[in-house]
Amino acid sequence: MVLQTETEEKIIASAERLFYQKGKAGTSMQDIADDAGINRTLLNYYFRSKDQLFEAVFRKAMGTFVPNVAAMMSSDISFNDYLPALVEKIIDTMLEHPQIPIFVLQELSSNPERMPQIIKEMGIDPDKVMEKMGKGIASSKIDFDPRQVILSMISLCIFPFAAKPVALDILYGGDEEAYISAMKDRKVLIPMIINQIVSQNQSG
Amino acid sequence: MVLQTETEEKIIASAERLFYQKGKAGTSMQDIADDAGINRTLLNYYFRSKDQLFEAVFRKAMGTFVPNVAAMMSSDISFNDYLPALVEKIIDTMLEHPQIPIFVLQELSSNPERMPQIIKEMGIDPDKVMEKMGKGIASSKIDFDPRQVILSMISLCIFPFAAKPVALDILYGGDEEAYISAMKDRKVLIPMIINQIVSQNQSG
DNA sequence: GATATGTTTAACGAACATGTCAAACGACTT
DNA sequence: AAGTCGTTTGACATGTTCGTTAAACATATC
Repeated sequence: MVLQTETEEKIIASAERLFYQKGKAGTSMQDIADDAGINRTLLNYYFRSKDQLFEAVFRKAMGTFVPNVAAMMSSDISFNDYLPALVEKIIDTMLEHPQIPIFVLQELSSNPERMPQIIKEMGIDPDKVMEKMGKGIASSKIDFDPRQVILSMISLCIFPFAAKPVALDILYGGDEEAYISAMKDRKVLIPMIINQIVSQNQSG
Repeated sequence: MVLQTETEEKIIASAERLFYQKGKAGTSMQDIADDAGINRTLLNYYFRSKDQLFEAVFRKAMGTFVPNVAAMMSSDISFNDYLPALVEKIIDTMLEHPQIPIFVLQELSSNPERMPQIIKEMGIDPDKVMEKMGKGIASSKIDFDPRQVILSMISLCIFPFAAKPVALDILYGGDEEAYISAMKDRKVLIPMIINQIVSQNQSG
């Protein structure tokens, strides 16, 4: 896995592009081969089957998210202090791979039974996540269920990318630059919003 | 379109379920026919082609969203006052059709070029949306780009449903009831958050 | 009871998709 | 020059999918 042949890289690159855009069933092995400019049989040579090729792409996509969450988990910094850095990291990831959210969510929506194993493999311990969140947020003397705060933060970070075509057209008149710029603005906007929630009962 | 034969209804119902879950390419006409308990040829008899059947389902899915937005637009109530009702409406819609967001976003992500025409057909005038939003929010003496507020509200309402499998497993340990209950809680939570943003500069 | 209309069915044909295999190729070793 | 190894290719077998067509069926009308 560490050392990849040039052909293998081309395959992965093309498979990503096409799977991201058209989905697993919507993409044929021939499509990928054509996009990569190689013979279709090579896909089977390097990845055995379409399922395994898809799996490789899916895992790589998941892998772009996990480091962010993992970093948050392993950090000893309180949630509040860590928040801005986390948001920035997530949004930067999204700016680089805007198509990943839908791709991953679509796959998980089709096969929700995969979740438990994925959680396990990714080394995420739900209990620890909750513990961490509970501690970080409890220190802010807040009523809100920490899960709602987490969910809201993630929603604010990711959804605008998942809904890019809609947002771009309706809110930004198709001006891609304006859209991107707005997404970057959210790096500071979202922590403000979340802080506002968390500190609500303090100032009130 | 007003009057539908029983068979036609069965087809649409099955097509919705399967398209929502497995996507267009991932669902075969045979799958739909089997699910509906009818002969496959009937799908062609009533909808001519897979494309047209999918189109019918997609439009119906889009149609569940638009009334919410349209209502907001046509209403003369200010954005702030209308907010709670709108959020409740959106979340109720999501609770009823939790799979629609991914379905629609996946399709629009695959074919973003559809957006302009969809906007047109749905009778949404981006300029008027902005005007309305600008007015409603401007009255709150706020610095934020109204588009950021809109986008944030929608994100908070919809994303938790798009990410249901993930949220359900990681945050709610697979307890569906707890998840649903949390979603309902957001009906009051989200307006609080948005109000907090909008009124931030007033109280500050 | 024959006929017409709309619905349902089985069978067919063409196109496409996936995986395998044996042969060709290229580079490097002996 | 022969041989070996990994890579690449074309051809094949199998299965699936989609749309059409012609026939069967039902039901209502004359």
